[in-house]
Formats: sequence, structure tokens, C-alpha cells
Amino acid sequence: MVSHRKIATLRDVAEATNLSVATVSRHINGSIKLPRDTMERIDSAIQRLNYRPNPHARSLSLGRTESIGVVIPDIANPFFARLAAAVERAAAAYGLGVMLCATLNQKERELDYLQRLARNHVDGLIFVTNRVDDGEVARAINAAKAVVVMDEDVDGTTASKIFADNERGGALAARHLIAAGHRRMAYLGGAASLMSTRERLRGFQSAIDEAGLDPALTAGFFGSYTIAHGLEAARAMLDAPEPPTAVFAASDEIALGVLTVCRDRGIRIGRDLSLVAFDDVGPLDLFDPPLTAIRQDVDSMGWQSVVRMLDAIKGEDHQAAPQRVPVELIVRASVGPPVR
Amino acid sequence: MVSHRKIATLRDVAEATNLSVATVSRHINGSIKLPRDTMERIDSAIQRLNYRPNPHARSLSLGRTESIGVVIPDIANPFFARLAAAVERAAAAYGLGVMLCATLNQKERELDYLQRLARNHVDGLIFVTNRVDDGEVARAINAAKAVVVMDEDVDGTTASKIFADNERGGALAARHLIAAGHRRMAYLGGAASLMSTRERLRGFQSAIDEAGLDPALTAGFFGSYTIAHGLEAARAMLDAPEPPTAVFAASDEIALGVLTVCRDRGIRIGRDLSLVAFDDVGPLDLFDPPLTAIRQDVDSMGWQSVVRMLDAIKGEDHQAAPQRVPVELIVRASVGPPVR
DNA sequence: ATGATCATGTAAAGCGCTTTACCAATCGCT
DNA sequence: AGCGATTGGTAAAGCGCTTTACATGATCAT
Repeated sequence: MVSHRKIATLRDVAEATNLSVATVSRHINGSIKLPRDTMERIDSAIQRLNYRPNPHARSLSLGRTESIGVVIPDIANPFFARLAAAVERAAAAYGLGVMLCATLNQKERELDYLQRLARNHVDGLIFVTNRVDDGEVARAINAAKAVVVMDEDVDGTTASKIFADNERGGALAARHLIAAGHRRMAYLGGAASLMSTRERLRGFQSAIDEAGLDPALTAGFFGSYTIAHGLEAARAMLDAPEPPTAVFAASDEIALGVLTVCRDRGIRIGRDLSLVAFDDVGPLDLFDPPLTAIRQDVDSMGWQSVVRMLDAIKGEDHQAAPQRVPVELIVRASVGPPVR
Repeated sequence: MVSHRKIATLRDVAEATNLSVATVSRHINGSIKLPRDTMERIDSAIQRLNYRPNPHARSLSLGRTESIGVVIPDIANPFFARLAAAVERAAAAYGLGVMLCATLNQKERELDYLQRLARNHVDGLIFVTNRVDDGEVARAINAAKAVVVMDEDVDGTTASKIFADNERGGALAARHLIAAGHRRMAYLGGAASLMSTRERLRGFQSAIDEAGLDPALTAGFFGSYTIAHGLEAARAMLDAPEPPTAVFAASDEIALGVLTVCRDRGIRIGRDLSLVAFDDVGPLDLFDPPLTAIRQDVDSMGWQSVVRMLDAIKGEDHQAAPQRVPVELIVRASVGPPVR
């Protein structure tokens, strides 16, 4: 006797209770007050039939989906993974599902998700990119429903925005290095046109100015937030006629590249060369040596992005200014006095 | 002049082309052959109106959603993050969306997702857990539609299964350690009742047997796949009357715990104590020293889980036996000859 | 000329739910 | 007794799409 029972629908429970679907629906959604025994009849039927509303029917009828999309370059990257995890946690706390979309940094995929999701698939989109946009993605974002842009800006968008306090992070790093005695430094950034790379540099330079030092002594190397770029930039930097005594890597990944090159060349981080990283999501304390870094408060960013998302969905005016999430200097063992 | 234009529906393009919605729908879905100019009329109208089908209406009508769910303990964990990324990539390649669900290892959330998603929210579920189940989750899995269980078994389920070749991984680790001369070893596992922990141990022991060594010399420490457990187990192990000369950690995280304790105590990994990790997803090559590890082929697991998912959705008989994905020994610098 | 066949469509039901617009019966008041 | 308000419901439209069943005209072999 195969029990191939179908999934119960609202209608089934209506029939089981001798009520109309409307009554049952409104009771479920709390938009009607019924006599006690009617309520109990309904509840027990729901229980018995193991009824659950069909989310698609619900979405179709309601026009909303009770879920949001998270568009992210790459989940395998620890920074984005933690960001996604933070968003997920916050979303779950607010009863929202999360649709995950990895773009692999491809414009096509960004646009595709923006379309598919913003259409009607989800109520809103938390968008984080790693690419510099030519305007097309910006247009798509502005055309979409509720969007909050996180971590990296997309020029020309009117969405709510959440960013780390990059500038302050850069300043913190520079001050720490300067305090240790460094004068000739290097900045290894991501793409030169990315907001985060620019801001971290600006902060770094402002601290140099502030200290009355010669900004010309600090070299900049730009590329991308990857280990590969870290390797390349580290080599270029070390092969320069007058190599720096300290380096500020604008991401964990870049710092890992530096670490690798130094290991290969027998350069001891923290002694021969000082290093400050940015992000602090990997287990930087377990590296050799433990890496001093500017820590982003990823959890807070994720949470706040969801909060602003809910505001955006409710149609509330988002604040014009991007929200800045504080960063923090975590001192470990990769910074020492300069050697020459 | 505010352009508050509504989203175009199928009906809109039908009206724009003077055709019926049915005709347009069937043309879009390729289930009708139309004269060239009719086709062009439709296509251009779609273009012009920027029409996209409403996914919920589509799902409701079709009974499927073109998306799958991934249930995972914690996305912030690099191993699961990479697994999720691999699944995402494969799913995207097959035109499937991915709904991400983090359970934080809570039974309630596992059950909740199993319900919500398996109901009708997604076409199938890729389920990975970290918990030992009391039977309830197993029942829910069996009741759900297409499910593939990955990485860790759930006892009593009839789903398709994809696991790493844990036993072989354990054997590989043991042989490597034995070849280096170790006799007194420790196994630091996760929960003792977890399949993966048991299998890795079994493989480890079988290699010991095979080598004709005394299995009593290998101590086992069980707990969870976390840094915290790694710390604790490492301390217990080192404080034993006769500490081992080598340790096999059943996860990267556990190995990180060992690393930390050893750093604190001035024990040099690779010289005073040998260490082999399992997973190899973190940048283990950048640790101090670079860690020898058994590598899981996460990408392959993710991809294959999607392939089997598609089979399951199509209702094809899944193979009875779990699929085993090969593992590989990656030799770095954390294993040396024993000291006493 | 006649039916058969094909090409090009149309109308309408149904997917499961929410919600608006109603309605009948009861109750409390004057 | 008569009135309005309240209680406890119902019927039906509509969300956007797919699909089945049917219709119309042209083409073709006989």
C-alpha cells in the first residue's frame, strides 16, 4: 500500500474543517478573529494534514517573497564567505530567506542576477562587487527594487550603502608603521579605481602628511585583491632600487602573497620587513609571524546591511550618506623597527 | 515626468503583438513553431518591453522552481564555504539558482529548512550536516523530495550520497607518518559518532595494522571539528604521561588548534612533533611550518552533488552506494622523524 | 468538390494563495 | 419593534504563467 499522499493545500484544510479557504487563509495570516472552537478546528486540521503554504503561490499573490538575494563575487573567498554568513544570520533572524549568487566577478553574471532577482524573485538585493563598473551595472541597480550596496561602491547608484571605514583603516596602519620608525613604505592595493583601494590609500597618505613625512617615499602598487597580485607586487616592490622597510597590504590575500614571496627569499617579516594587512578574516594569528592587521567588522556590516534592506523594502527613505562601519588595528608580530 | 512604468507581463507582450498569451508563452518555451515574422514580432516586443517571466508564477504553474537549496552548517567555515562555492558554480552551469541555508548546526534549523525548502520552495536539497542525528532529520530527509547528502552521512537515509574517501585519507596519513618513523601517534577527531571521524580513524588504524605496528600506541581524542577542540585535545595529548611524536588532525580547524598550542609551548611542528591535517582548504602552505595534509577534492564533490541532484530530480534511480571522492596526500613540512 | 492534413493560432482552466466585497445572523439599545 | 453594529463567515477576482482542448483557414491528394 503505497502512501503516495499529495501535499495538502489550503483548500484541503478548508474542506476538512467545513470552512471556506478565505476564512482559513485569514486565520493563518491573523487578519480575522474567530471563535475559539473554529480556531482549534483549523489548527488541528493544519497539524493533521501537515499543511504548509506554498511559497510560490504566496509570493505570486502577495507580490513579495520574504527572501533577499546576496550577490557576491566569490563565496570561497574567506572575506566574502564571512560577509555572506553574517548576512545570512541577520536575515534568518528577521525571517528572511537568502538566495546566494556568486558572480565570479563577471559583469554578465552581475547583470543577470540583478535582472533575475530584482525582477520578482526576491524582495531585495544585497550587492557586493569587486569590479569597477562602466555604468551598466549602476543603471541596473538603480532600476532594481530595494538594493543595498556593501563593501565596495558602485559609482552612480542611489542605493543604501554600507562600507568599512577604509580611510581610517589606512590611517591606523600608517600611524602604526610610522610609530615603529618606518619612513620608506609601500602600499599594495587592489584595482586603482576601486573605492576601497583609493580610500585606504588616502587614509594612509593623510597619516603620512599628518606626521610631516615625505609622501614621495611611499610607493603604490595596484592590481587586484588576490594572492597572485600580492606575489607580483611584492616582487616588484622588493626588486626596486630602494625597497621599502614596511608594507601595507590592502587585503589579507595580498598580504599572503607578500608572505609567500618573503618566505621564498628568506626575508623575515617583522624583522627585515614590516607588514600590515587589511580585513583580518583569515586566521592571521597563526601565520608566520602572526600578522598585524586592520580588522573589518564583518558581522556588523552584514547585520546592518539587512537592517537597511528592510528599511528599503518598507520604502523608507534611505539615508543619503553611506554608513561607515568602524575598523580596528589588531597588533600582532609583523611590525618591527625598520632595517636598511 | 516620473516614469513609474510597471513590470511587463506576458499579457503585455501578447497585447503588443496582437497575439494570445498562449502563443507567446509557447513560443518562449519553444513548444510551438511560428512563421518567421510572428517570431520576430514577439522577440522584438519582449526586447522592447524588457519582459522577463515572473519566476513565481512560473513555479506555481510548473510545479518546479529551477533552483536548489544548499543546507550547510556554517558558510564562514572555509571548508563549507568552498563546498558551497563549488555547488553554486555547478548549479549555475546547469541553469539552477541556489538557495543558501546555514543551520549553525542546530537541529531545529535543519528541520525547518528541510520543511520549507523541500515543500516546494526548491526542486531539491543538497544537505550537509555536522551533527549526529537522532533519527528525526533522517525521517525529514526521506520525506523530502530530491535530496543528496554530502560530506557527512545521516544514518538511515535513502538519499544519494557523496562523501570523501575518508578511510583512504586516514590510511594515507598513517602511512606517511609511519614511513617517517613514528610509532606513538594520536588521532584528533571530531564527534566520535560522526561517520567521517570514524572512517578516518578506521583508515588510520588499518594502515597501522598493515604495517604490523602496535595499535595500542595510538591514542584517540574526540570532540568536534573546531579550533576549540583542537586546543583542548592538543593540551590533553601533550600532557599525557607518554605524549605522541605525531598527530593526525581530522580537520584543518583541529590542526590549527594544535598549531596554536604548540606555538604557545614552544613545540616546533615538524621537528618536535609531526602533524598531518585533513581537508586542506585553508592556506595551509602559509602556516608555520607549511602543513602536510590530506586534501579533499571539494570542487569535485560540489560538482558531483549537483549532477546527482539532477538525476534525483529527474526521478532516476540513484545508485545505492555512496559515491566516494578521492583524497590526496599533500606533503609539506610538518612531518619529520620522531624525537623522544 | 471533398474530406484529410497541416499551419497558425485562440480560449480557458488551473497552479495555491490573498483579499475585497458581501452577506446572514445575532446582539444591544432605544 | 426597529435600528445599527458586531460576529462569523462566504464567493469570487486576481497574481502571471503553462497547457490542454479546440478553431480557423489554407493546402493537397483524390
